[in-house]
Amino acid sequence: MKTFIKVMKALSDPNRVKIVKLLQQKMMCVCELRSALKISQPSVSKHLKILEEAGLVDYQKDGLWVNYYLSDGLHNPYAASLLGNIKHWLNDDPQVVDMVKITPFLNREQICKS
Amino acid sequence: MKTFIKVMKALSDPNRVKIVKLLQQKMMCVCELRSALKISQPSVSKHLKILEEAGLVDYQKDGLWVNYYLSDGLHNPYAASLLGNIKHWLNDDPQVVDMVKITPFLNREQICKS
DNA sequence: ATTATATATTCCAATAAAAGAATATAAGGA
DNA sequence: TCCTTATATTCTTTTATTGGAATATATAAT
Repeated sequence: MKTFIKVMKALSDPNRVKIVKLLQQKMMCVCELRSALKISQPSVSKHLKILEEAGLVDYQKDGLWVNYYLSDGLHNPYAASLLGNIKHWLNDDPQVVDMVKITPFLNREQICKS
Repeated sequence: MKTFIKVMKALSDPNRVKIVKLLQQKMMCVCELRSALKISQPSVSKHLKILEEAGLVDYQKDGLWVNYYLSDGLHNPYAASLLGNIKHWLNDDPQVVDMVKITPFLNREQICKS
């Protein structure tokens, strides 16, 4: 039950759902996500931690950058299933559409200086 | 997005998930749910309202009783999908097992007097 | 009409969640 | 070693959520 609730809670916040939709496009670092979501860096970090503890995302360090990506869900069937569903869901949502539209033009080098 | 978040939030609370698991067994009134969950009647009513507004449950009045049952999900694909998943999930959860075990013996007439 | 009963709603207290500012940490380069 | 930069954590404030007690509503029976 606890594991299940953790996944559901993690996906109960619009910004976290947006992060999932963004990571469906490509692996991203914190500052790219910050730029796409237009919220503060600490807020992004905290959301990512919640997603990670729910088994929804994973990360790999690359120097100063930390690249986040969707989890393969091997260790959490609830997370795996939900990630599968969300892949098909919300693709017509206005906020998601706008975000995803600009994703290809996010330039990590430029964004992070600001 | 709003519709989706509503469903996820509704399923982010253990008592509400338990209600869903109970209603998988059979249609139940508020006092039966109260008895199975061991929480106050107002609390059950409030949880049911949240589930209903998320499109997860529906109800039918029968005199003084209000019978709640799982929604067919026709008007909310997120709700429909999640209900489908939850049917297979949590069946081994200790709390759920204990609850479901006593479900057949819930006697509406007796319970409601207390 | 009055009463009894099942459910819903309101109100309040306690707890949890979310946001940003400030600060700490970690890794790379000078 | 010192400085810079990306990310994480802490702190504080604001807002949501949850629970029960008290109250209101609705329906049935007398």
